[in-house]
Order: sequence, then C-alpha cells, then structure tokens
Amino acid sequence: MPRVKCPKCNKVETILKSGFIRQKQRYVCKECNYNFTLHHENRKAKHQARRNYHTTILDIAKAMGISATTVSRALHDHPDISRQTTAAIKEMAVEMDYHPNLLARSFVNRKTNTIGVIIPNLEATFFSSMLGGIQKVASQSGYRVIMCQSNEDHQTEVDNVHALMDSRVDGLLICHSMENLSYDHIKVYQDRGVPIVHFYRVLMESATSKVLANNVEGAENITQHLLDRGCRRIAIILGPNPLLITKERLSGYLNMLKKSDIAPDQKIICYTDYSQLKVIAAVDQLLELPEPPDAIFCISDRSAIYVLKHLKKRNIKVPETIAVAGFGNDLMGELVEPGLTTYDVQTSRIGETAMEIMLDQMNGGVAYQSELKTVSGELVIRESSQKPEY
Amino acid sequence: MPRVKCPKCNKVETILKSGFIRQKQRYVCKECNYNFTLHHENRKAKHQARRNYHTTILDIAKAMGISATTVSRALHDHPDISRQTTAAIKEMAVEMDYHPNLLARSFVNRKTNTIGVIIPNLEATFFSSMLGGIQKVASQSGYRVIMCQSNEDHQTEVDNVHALMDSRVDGLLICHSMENLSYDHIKVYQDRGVPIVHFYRVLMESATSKVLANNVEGAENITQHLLDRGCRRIAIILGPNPLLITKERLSGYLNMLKKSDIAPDQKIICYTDYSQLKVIAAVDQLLELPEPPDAIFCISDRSAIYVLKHLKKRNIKVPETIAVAGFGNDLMGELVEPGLTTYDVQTSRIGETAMEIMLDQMNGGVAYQSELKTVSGELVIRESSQKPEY
DNA sequence: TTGAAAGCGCTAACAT
DNA sequence: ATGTTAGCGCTTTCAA
Repeated sequence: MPRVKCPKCNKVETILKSGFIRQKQRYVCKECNYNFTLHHENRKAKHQARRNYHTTILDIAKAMGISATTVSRALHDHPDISRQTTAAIKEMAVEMDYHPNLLARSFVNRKTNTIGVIIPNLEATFFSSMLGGIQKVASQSGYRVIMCQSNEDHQTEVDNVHALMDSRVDGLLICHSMENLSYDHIKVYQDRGVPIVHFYRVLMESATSKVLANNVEGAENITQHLLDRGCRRIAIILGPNPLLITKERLSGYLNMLKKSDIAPDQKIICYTDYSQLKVIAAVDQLLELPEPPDAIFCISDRSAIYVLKHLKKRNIKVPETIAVAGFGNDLMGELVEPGLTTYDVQTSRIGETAMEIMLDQMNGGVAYQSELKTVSGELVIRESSQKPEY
Repeated sequence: MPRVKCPKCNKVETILKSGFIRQKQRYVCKECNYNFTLHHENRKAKHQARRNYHTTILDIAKAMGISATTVSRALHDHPDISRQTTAAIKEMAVEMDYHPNLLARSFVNRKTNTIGVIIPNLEATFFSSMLGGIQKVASQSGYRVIMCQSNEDHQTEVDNVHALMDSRVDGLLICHSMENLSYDHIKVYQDRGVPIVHFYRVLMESATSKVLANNVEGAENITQHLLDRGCRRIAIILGPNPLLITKERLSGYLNMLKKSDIAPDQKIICYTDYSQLKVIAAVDQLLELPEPPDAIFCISDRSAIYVLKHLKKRNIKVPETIAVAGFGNDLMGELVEPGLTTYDVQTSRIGETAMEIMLDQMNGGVAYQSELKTVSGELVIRESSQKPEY
C-alpha cells in the first residue's frame, strides 16, 4: 500500500489523516506536528508557475511517499508490484495527469517505437497510398511514423536516411528515388543491424527485405487479356530503360507474347520518361508504322490516360481500332472515358506488407533478413479494352 | 589545441609522438614510458564487439584527451573554443563517424525539432498534398514530421493528439476529422503553450491559428463565372450541413446570387454527405423540378464528377443544357470529359502556409497566437461550363 | 579557453 | 514486494 511520507521529517509511520480541506486529504505528522496535504497539491502551484510543466514519475512517487521505481513498475504492470499499489499508483497518475516522457523512455530503452519512411513525394497517389498503408499497420502496432520526401533526388534521400538514423528510428522503410545511384548510404546502417525494408522501387543488389508489386504477373495478365480480346499486335509503352519496374513489366509482356507464339517487335516497344510529351510522341510514331498496333499497353495509368486523350484527339476509336490498357489502377482510370482497363497493384497493401515485414524483422531478428515479397493485384477490365461485338 | 592524455598516468605534457603504426599516430609517455595509440583505436574494437554502437562526444573527448564539454561546444561552434581546437574536433568527429544522438539532445533541450501532423487520411489527394506542403516547409527549416491518420474518427484523433504530445512534438498541425465533437483534447495542450495550428477543416471556436482555403471567394468566383456564362438557375450541391466548409461555400454562392438580384431557392440547395448515392439522388430530384436548374455547382470535385457521369447517363448535355462546376481542382477534373470547371484551392500551399505559421509561432512566441489565414486559389475554367456559342 | 559536475526522466541491476 | 543506485548522451551553469 502506498504510504505518505512527512515532507519535514521524512517519516512514514508517524502520519495521521487530519480531515479534508478543499476536497483534499490533509495529513499531520504526529512526530514533528507538521500539517500538510499531498505533494501534488504543491505541484499544481508549480504547474501554474512554470510553463510547460509535466508530471514525472518522481512527482507521483513523492506525492505517495514511495519510490520512482515502484511507480515505473506499477505503470508497466510489473508482476512484482501488488495489485493494490498498482491500482493506487495508476489512479494517482490519472489524477495528476501524468504522461510519460516518451523521449526519456526512448533514450534509456534505446528504442523509439518510431519507424522512418522515405518516399519520393506525396503528390502521386500511389506513394501516398503506400504511406497510408504503412502508417495504418504501424499505428496498429504502436509505432509512430516519421516521414520524409526525397523529391526524386538522390542527395536528399541520402540526407534523409542520415537524419532518420540520427533520430534513432527503429527501422527504415524506403522507396528509392528514381535516379538512385547506389545504396551505400543504407548499407552502413544495415550492417549495424538496423532493420531496413525496401518497397515498390527496389535495388535487387541490396541484401534487405523487399516488397514489390507483382509486376511480371500484372503485365502478363494485361497482355493475356488483350490477346484474349483478339489483339495480335500489342504495343507497349514503358518507362525509363534501366528501371526494375520497366524490366519486370516488359518481361511479363514478353512472356505472354511468347506463349502465343507472337514474335516481339522492337518497333512497338517504346521507352519513355512517362512525360506526356514523350508518350504522345511514342503514340504518333506507332500510328505511322506500316502496321500500326491494335492495342497499346502502357505500364502506367497516367501514360495510358495521355494515350486515350491523344487517340481521341486523332479520332481513333478505343477500343474498336486500338485497345488501351494501363497499369496501377489509379482512381482516374475509372472516371476517364472510356474507362481504362488496368492492373490494380494494391498500393496500400504494398505499404501494409512492407510494414508487416518490418515488424517481423524487428521481432524475429535475423530470420527474415532478406525476404522478397510480391503483392499480387488483379486485372480491372473496363471499356478501353472491351470489344463489345465479340 | 587538442592534447593527448596518457592513459596510464593521465598526464598531458609528457606525451611524445613515436611514429606511425598501421597508419595511425603512435604516442609514448616519457614519464611512465607507456606506448599507445589514440583511444578510438580501442573504440573500434569495441565497435566490432558491441552491435549498434554509436560514437559519443565522450568517445571523441577521450580519444583526444579533452573534455566532453569542449567537444560539445566545438560541434556547436561555440565562440569560446579556439578555431584550431574546433577544427581538430570536427575532423575527429568525422573520422570517428560521430553522429549526435538526437534523442539525448532533444531530451535535455526539451525540444525535439519534430512537429506532429494529424490528418483524416492519406487516400484523398487533397490531404496528402497538404501533408506534402507541410513536410516540404518543415524539412527546409530542419523539422521532422510525425504523421497520424485519424480515419475521420474522433476518438482516434484524440488518441493521436495524446500520442504526439507524449512524444513531445514541438508543435501540432491538425486537420480535424469530419465528425469532430469538441476540441477539449487540444485545448489542454494549447493552454500549456504548445503551438497548434489548424488547417483546412477548422473549428472557429478554438483560439488557435487557422489556415483555410478561401472558400467564400472560391464559391463566389465559381458562381459569378456561371452567372457570366448566362446561367440564371444555379443549383448547389453541398456537403453535410454543420460543416464550416459547407457554410462558407454556400455563403459565397449566396453572395453572388444576391449581387445579381437572384433570389435563392431552397429547392435547388441540396445537402449531401458527398456519397455517390446521395449526390445522384440530389441530381435526380433537381431534374424533376418544374424548373430544373441550368447549372449545378458542386462544392467538391468528386461530387461534380458523379454529377457529370450521371448527366451523361441521362443524356443531358453538359454544358449546353446544364453547366457543371466543382471545387478543389482535383487532378481528375482535367481528365474527365468534359473537363471540369473548378476552383483550384492550392492544397499544397495550404500545408505550406500552416507550417509557416507554425514556425512563426514557435519563434515569435505569442505574437501570432491566433491568426486566421486564408489561401486564395483561382478559377479553372474547362469545358463543363463553357457555352461555346456565346 | 577549457573542465568538472549536475541534471534531464526513466529504467534496470542489485540489494533488502 | 519495494527501494537504492547508477547510468543513458548531452548540455549547461559554475569554477578555474
């Protein structure tokens, strides 16, 4: 049971209750004949005086005439502390509006319960949606999320990594900037044992865990769907050449062509930087071909929408003359006319999965050190690829 | 100048350099005849042994035979420390790969350089874009951002506020959940002097700084634009009744009607919950009116797009029969057919402004305590409201 | 110009 | 079941 200590002579056994004053228990020390109320009464005065004052466990301890250790343990439901003491302490904590100083706690525990996330930006819906997924799982498991944007800039990304590490995040989730040059900045920390998970954009060389959209399967699904619809000459509009995403989606496309015994034609395999200008140029080039394509598969919804608009402008019917498909299942694809066939990559799920692996890694240790997980999505068929007459 | 101390007799003046071994300066103490290299050589061994070891200022101090205080001061460019010492210490810091423990620093300084942000979710582009703006300004000024989603749930929001405050964020940026019940959870901290800035969704009763889209002006612009286009019977599709945003946009609408001597008609002022179902129902009701509207102004782009789709389905020509306008300038409005006339609220700018006010408040103190700032956007005119024949 | 020492709030050995 | 003590890494008087 919590005991009250005399503020004057520091004795415990000598205290008697001496009635109430302003709804507060008043005590008297029979030894030194000192009248007083509980310490946190005094504290309240201080509180008024000093701005920004926070109750500490020591305040509680003093107020109850017990030690800080006991308070700390009680608040953590340590089995050593008796039920009554624990209850009394918790009650007092509420009464005194105690909030733990998480900073101090993190400092001594060497654990911040915070994970750092680096993403290229927050304007693109798929990034923010992945972040949303991460945040959701994180908060469910009691982790806070510190977030940085690299703005697709490598140096910013490097700086962010260091900043997050200096803040002692418990783990790092990172989606590389496009112009990623190396992963040295990450390797240092990885070697130190900081859990790191890559997502969406990934360097295969790194020995970290990785979460990817199922790019190959997605591209296969789209391609097969177009083939099923009767398309034989399917153009593909890709992103920048060296990117993993470009490679994977291209390989999915090639897989399905091969399966249908269609020889790939370099003339209808176009690399772009995703910009509207380059995409439209690619389309124009395709249309000028002696054998123009009967379908265009863009590996990004955004590009696909540029294509749709451009084809409409050139009075080419979609899907009758040329079918169009995208990749990603951006919200826009639903609203555009015709609705865009695409592959739903489940961005939010990617974020959730990344955070789940992070949790595994933080708990399970080395076991899951270098997992590669792909999140499968599903085909979303809309008007841009449907040929109603079949 | 940094001096080297003998690890054995702790003297400084007795040390002589004694050549190099493995590229490291070797010393000898002429008093005790003790040969040694710099302490961080030993440290390296420790480093290998103990996982997760970080160099501290004390390590640097020991390695150089000076005190931690001096190291600390040098790293902060304290004028008391001589140029040479400072330079030498900084060099050593780099060599030993010193990174300050921000946790410890925050702990003693009672300043985390971190601000907390609470937003309803990350799926809606305008929220993530505001977060982007916040993050941008924050990182420019050396602040980190901890982010939480309330999922439009009041209790989650309350929990988030406490969690962030327990982490001792230096300030709080909050966009309330829709079903906001009170702001007691915030007032406590505000009274303690924590800088708090509300943005986008705001409670006017709170005495905090606020950043808002210029809802009145935006609605005025849209309404006036529709009037200019010759519309006389402009319906408005609103959000939930009690929301500030609803009220403000409605009042902008009413202002302009009044200015044109058009009496508002309750029958064409519709409240919805923004859901597709309710919005479509509202449209149907409008169309059944003896005098159907010649324009529909939706105070959200999302709703406007539902309207566009529905009108198309019902074979009503936009803008010829009914003009349509939205609010917000969501990306989708550009891609939809016809392109949606709307008001660009500059979400990113709202976030930036909120963070700027936060910075002011953290620096300037009470001066800016309860500022209300509105971020003006601009009219974006697209096909959904253009009557080409005029 | 530099150092010694105390302390921030909390936790965890190690007593008792 | 509870208390004592030391220490986490850093900053900051105060002293020299």
